[in-house]
Amino acid sequence: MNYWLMKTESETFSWQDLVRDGKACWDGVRNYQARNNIQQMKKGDLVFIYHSVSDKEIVGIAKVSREAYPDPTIDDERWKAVDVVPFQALDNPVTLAKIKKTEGLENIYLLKQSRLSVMPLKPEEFDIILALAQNS
DNA sequence: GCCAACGTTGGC
DNA sequence: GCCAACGTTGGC
Repeated sequence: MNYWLMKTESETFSWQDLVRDGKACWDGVRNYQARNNIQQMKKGDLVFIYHSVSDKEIVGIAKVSREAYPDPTIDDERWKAVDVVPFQALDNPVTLAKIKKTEGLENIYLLKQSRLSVMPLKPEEFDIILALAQNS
């Protein structure tokens, strides 16, 4: 089991949209590093969904339901998409400010490489964020 | 192969 | 709205 974090602007596509639709094709990724991460996703992997720019918080957990396949929005084999389904909403969204202040999260890509849109999380990082979502 | 110019992302 | 960081493009 691997853990991931994916970013989206809620004005474009939000966690609420994912819940409403019951499923989403995560397409449109045009960055090689993000693409490489997408290709390593396995069915059943859990993915934090982060709303960038306006909300700046992690709002839910999705689950990979279909592994990488050619991005249907472009006629170019280089780019891949995955399908995800909603898994669990967070009781308390975990804000970027909170993440920055939390011990054990100082090295996550969200802080280190703020423009990467699909990133891996270590299991311990996933656990820390999950605990924040349940306690704070 | 280098690097300047440009476009985009995303935090502030 | 601004701007730093970063990725991509294209001329040389």
